[in-house]
Amino acid sequence: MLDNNQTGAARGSWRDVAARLASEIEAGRWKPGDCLPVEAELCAWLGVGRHSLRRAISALASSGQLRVQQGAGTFVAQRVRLTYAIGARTRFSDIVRANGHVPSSQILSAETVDAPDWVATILGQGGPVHRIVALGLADEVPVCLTTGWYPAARFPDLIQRRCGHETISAIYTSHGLADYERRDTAISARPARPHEARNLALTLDRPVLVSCKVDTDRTHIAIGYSEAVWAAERVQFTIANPRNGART
Amino acid sequence: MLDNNQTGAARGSWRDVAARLASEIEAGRWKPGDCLPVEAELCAWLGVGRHSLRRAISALASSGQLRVQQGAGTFVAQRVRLTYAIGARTRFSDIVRANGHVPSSQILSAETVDAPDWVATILGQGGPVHRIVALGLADEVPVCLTTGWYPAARFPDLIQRRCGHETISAIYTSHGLADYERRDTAISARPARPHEARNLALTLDRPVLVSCKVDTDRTHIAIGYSEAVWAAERVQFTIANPRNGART
DNA sequence: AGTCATTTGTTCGTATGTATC
DNA sequence: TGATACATACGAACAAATGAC
Repeated sequence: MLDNNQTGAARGSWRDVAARLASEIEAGRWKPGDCLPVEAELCAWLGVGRHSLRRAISALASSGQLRVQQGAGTFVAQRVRLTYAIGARTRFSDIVRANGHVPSSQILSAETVDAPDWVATILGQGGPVHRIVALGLADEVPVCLTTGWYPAARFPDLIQRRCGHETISAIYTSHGLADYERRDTAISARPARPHEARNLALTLDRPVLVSCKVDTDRTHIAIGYSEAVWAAERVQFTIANPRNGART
Repeated sequence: MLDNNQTGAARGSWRDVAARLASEIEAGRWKPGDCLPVEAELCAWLGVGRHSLRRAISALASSGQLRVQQGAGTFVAQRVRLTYAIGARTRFSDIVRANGHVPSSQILSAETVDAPDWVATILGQGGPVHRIVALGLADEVPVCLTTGWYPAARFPDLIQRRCGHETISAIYTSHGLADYERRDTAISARPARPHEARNLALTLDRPVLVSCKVDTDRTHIAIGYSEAVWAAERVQFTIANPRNGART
């Protein structure tokens, strides 16, 4: 939400309230992770009605400065920002470290299922696939939620090994795919969906970046598809200029 | 906005109203560009208060299905979706045509100003720069808003020629920069800012993709910086795999 | 150019539901 | 279980933007 706010907010309006709260947060009146006073108290302090206060809090939550939790309270959000080189075959943990943060990851689910139609189309084959969902974090702050799809027939031991913290690259390599290629990576952005917002600790309708890529063997047969959803406020992509030859 | 909505909306809630409106739109009760009935009428029709209706409309506007204009009405949004290859030196108009739409563009402003500090830092020099703001459209729907900064000393005639619909590439070329290079392109996403939302016909807090790039001559001196803001819902980027060698 | 009806935007008060602790 | 705190809802009034006359 928020709005055009061209001239300056009228005294007492929700825009003004949002601005006052934002400046208090900016000034450090409450630290990241702190809980704000309850609505009634804030209403009294700011001299506005509950509707205006809630509109203001809603805007700040929507802009990522606050995190609201029903029944618990309203909290000041934490911040992290990574720079991620797309295309380079660098590992998530290395990039996080290079950005000065401590990496970690969680496998949220790993199961073998029948390929949905759209996955079968992308992989060029149906049948059972491994679906692995993982969360990547930097300093304990969730950054990306990755869903990968791999033909079960080609990688029978993939789930076991991935759960043992082996990377997908390593698993490809051990299946004789050291020279696997990558089709074009697609990048788009959209508001976070409910389960993404939950896992990435975002408000709904906060933007996420989505990167989709298909890995292929040397004969251009698809061997894996993955879709990564990134909290847009916590990452920035860079794309090496092909002409500059950033490759080794 | 919106919410977790885990179990399903309670009858009469704004979520239910949003779902009913969305399904009516989906069913084609109102066509893209059409104006919805006024709030009071919709309230009566749906059997809810204005508050709930507005919450529902707000969610649909926020999700890009509706466009609300104070004093005018609430309209069903139009849709466009381009696929844009990052890195390839293709012209905007060619890409739009390749996607089956009719391209057009507007120069919103072109002026020579003193370089702000951050621009001077990027360009590696201060002094006067040309700042050109242009809007790119597909089928009359705005897609991207580009702001470019170029050293005035190096391109004295840039504004005149750009206003005459010459491309930046052509102007570079005529200054003996046919082999100009491009530093890494940075991609990020965030909610639209007020002037961006206005120019791109987006709701505030709708996501935009931002691409930033620095052009350099053969000696790696910066000759231009541009920042393009794209309506995320109307574009998707693709990045050619450097190893596949998609270049000519 | 100005007036006016229309339509959405904002704010208040109040009551009740629901999640968390 | 109860208390706390946020979520949702209705009603009403006025402000601000738009568009037509």
